[in-house]
Amino acid sequence: MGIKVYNTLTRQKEEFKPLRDGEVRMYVCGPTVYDYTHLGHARTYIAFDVIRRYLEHRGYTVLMVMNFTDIDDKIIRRANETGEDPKELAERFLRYFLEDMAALKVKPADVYPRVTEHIGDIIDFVKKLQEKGYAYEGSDGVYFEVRKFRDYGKLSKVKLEDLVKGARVEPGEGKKNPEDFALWKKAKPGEPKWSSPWGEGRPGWHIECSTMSTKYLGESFDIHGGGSDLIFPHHENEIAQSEACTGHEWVHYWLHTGFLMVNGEKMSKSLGNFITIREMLKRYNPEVIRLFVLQRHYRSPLDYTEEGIEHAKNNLERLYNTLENIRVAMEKAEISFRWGNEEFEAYKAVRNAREEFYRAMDDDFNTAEALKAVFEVSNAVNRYLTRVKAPKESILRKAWEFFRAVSDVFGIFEDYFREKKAGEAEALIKLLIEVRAQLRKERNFALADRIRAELRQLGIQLEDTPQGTVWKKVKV
RNA sequence: GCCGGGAUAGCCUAGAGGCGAGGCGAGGGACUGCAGAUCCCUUCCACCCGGGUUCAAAUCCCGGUCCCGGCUCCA
Repeated sequence: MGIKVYNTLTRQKEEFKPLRDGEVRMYVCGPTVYDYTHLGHARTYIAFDVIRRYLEHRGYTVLMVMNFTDIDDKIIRRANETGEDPKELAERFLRYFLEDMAALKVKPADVYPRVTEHIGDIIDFVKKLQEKGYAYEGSDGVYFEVRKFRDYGKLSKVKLEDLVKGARVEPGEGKKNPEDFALWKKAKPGEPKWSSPWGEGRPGWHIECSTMSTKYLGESFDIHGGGSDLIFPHHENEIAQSEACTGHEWVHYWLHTGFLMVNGEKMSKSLGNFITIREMLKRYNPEVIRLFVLQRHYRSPLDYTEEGIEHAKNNLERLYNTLENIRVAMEKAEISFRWGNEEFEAYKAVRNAREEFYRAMDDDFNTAEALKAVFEVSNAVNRYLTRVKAPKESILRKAWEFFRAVSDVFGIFEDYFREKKAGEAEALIKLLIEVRAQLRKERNFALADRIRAELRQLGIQLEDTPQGTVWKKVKV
């Protein structure tokens, strides 16, 4: 059984088969860099990060491209408001975006093409469309003639007639038909501009993605993703441009993420109800945010609530506790010479849950379902540890390796697995634990508690167990 | 109007014809000098309503109700 993905184009789950064996080429629409990145962006980019990580985990080489729209009406407008140069403004927010993504442990794309560095490629693309008769020059720009592209509407299922009737499309001065969209906008006074066969101007919004994805991924590739709000018109227009240009299928699988909602409304810049990633990161560990996102399937809308975040935080804490329990137990675990019932039971539980995890992820990246399996392993191993005086190394290792896989795919616990226990500090902590043990024996609890409290301040938590005192780093 | 997604125990989320779903929260217990962690038990076996199909429906079909999103810049 392979991976199945839900394809917006066909509105069903399909067997995932990349065009080239072993390689997945994917493109995810990046942001227009004119403001801070908010939680809605985080939702989408974390979702695609996990999809990408999972494909890599399953052995595919993934080539991932994400664009930056760094010139656009909104950037210009914003720059006029702040008095900043549009280029500098875009530059600034682009950098913030990269910082935010890094903080959220989203793996960087392989290429981040920017519009302003691909103007020549875009012009060539528009020229080609013009030569093929799909584009025409109007008074204020070059337009794509939508009704010439027969498959228009195949992704979003909008019909041309409805579009025109609904009058949702603006009839521009230079347009032949109201549904046509701009490929190239001729410059108005004071706007940033580049020279072209149609005079000075700048690219329209949709053309950049067609141009840059094709440049880096080829005329056909596997996955194109983005938020659901991009399905129409952005992605529909991209298809029109790209397929009109090449005459064959462009993208095989279209993946779209559900919105982040806040009080029943979409979180967006235009509604002004957004929470920036920076604000969130001041209050929560990035892994809490990741887990919050992963608790829900990527296609479903996700409600932002304080309780939801707290929930994620508790869950994450629990998983870290389990990891610590395993790690501590492994230090004195025994090699197995024989298994008892407890071992068979624990082994089976871990094995089943592991299967469950992969089954869930194979099924259109169902992270919410996969998370159940993670808790099942957590429960199984904790139960095993309480039932057995001398845990077997082989059992603990199975659980440990499972959590490493989870870490790899979900992008959590990564630092935990990377960090060695604190070197020379470890010896000092052990010394303090011994001193405290002596104090406790003498029933000097005041001083014993003070040692515990002070270590806690330093991020070291002591826990007294029947097997003695153990220490862990405070994680969440 | 057109397209799409929903309604699952106190809460959050999966599932998709038949095995008491996972987590959170709450209460109780074990272990503890206390704290923490963990385990065990309980939270009266949950699926919007009305029909139908079926030996069997939360799941399929028909008809409702309510909620939400897109159709305009948006991740």
